[in-house]
Amino acid sequence: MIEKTLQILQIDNIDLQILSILMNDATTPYTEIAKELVVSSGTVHVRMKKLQELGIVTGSNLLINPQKIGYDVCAFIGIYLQKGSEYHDAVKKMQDIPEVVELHYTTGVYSMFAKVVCRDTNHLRAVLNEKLQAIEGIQRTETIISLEESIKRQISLEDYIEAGKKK
Amino acid sequence: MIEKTLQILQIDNIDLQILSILMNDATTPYTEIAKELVVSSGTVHVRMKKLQELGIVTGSNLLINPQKIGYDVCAFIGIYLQKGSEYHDAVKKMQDIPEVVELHYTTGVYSMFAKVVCRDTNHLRAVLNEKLQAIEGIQRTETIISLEESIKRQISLEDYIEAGKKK
DNA sequence: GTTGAAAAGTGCTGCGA
DNA sequence: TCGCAGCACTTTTCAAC
Repeated sequence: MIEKTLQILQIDNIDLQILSILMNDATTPYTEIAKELVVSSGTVHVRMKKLQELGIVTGSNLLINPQKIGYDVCAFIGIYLQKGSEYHDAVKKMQDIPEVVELHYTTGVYSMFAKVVCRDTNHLRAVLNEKLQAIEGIQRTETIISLEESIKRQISLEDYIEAGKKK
Repeated sequence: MIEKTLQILQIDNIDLQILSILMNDATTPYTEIAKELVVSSGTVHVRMKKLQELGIVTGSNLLINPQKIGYDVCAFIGIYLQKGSEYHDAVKKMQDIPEVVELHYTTGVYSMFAKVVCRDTNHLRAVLNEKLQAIEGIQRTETIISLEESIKRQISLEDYIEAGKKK
């Protein structure tokens, strides 16, 4: 089943290994990747261009430690909407709240589920009371505060790479 | 209060603006940043080195679209542990489950809260039944499936940059 | 701490296989 | 389609301010 996906996507093991390396460090020089995979740097370049055109690679970003710049509080907020249909309006308003770093439309008890990053608990309270509760259609929220983020990573491509090797 | 944080961290507006640019695209050349901020590329280089040494910048990664490589299902899992003290053992075992991309130790009804990315609902079920439930100490889980990720971004440094300007 | 330029290394492109 | 080689650009360093 994994092999099938790879065929549909038209990507092979070299593509996957390039992705795997760059997902850990987007600044890895192409020459170094080329050396590791025993291909030319031109090949790495062509593959990356293809992956970008296919929309698999969407960009790159710098990872910063939010705590080190004074953003100490991370929380998840379950949001109850008065009607599910109000979701798209609510999304637009949530866009304007910079503290909201993720927003999902979900199954289960909540209509929406947000991840927010704040400086401290006061800041969190301000976001909840002044920003979120002010949005029309939001009925009620439930907050889960993260005391420690123990794992933070991207999905692994190992399974795919293994599957590709067997083929 | 924001100004205070900046002083403690020993970072100024130039640092913040460099971060802000690179957070959106980690591959932006230093020369281009230098032009935009009207400083030399050497300065940008020195600042970035400092930010890395301070632990503010922790790395960079390539953003990929999980759906494009067949990872269609994103879910949040609230986990009840038999005892809260079992958290650190559970974390170690969760590390070995590649589908778990985030793990938090939380307040509220759940002991732990995880974000998982799977290929499809079957895959998610396999992770829940075969991997998570097999971990000793995990009593029960509650799953929230994300039907749509409407917002996905990093924290904004705009507030800090504004505060720095006023000063 | 910043600058500007020089040296080293990397990214990109076209040609050949 | 892939690999090789050359040019342009970027990174990095360093002496001078």
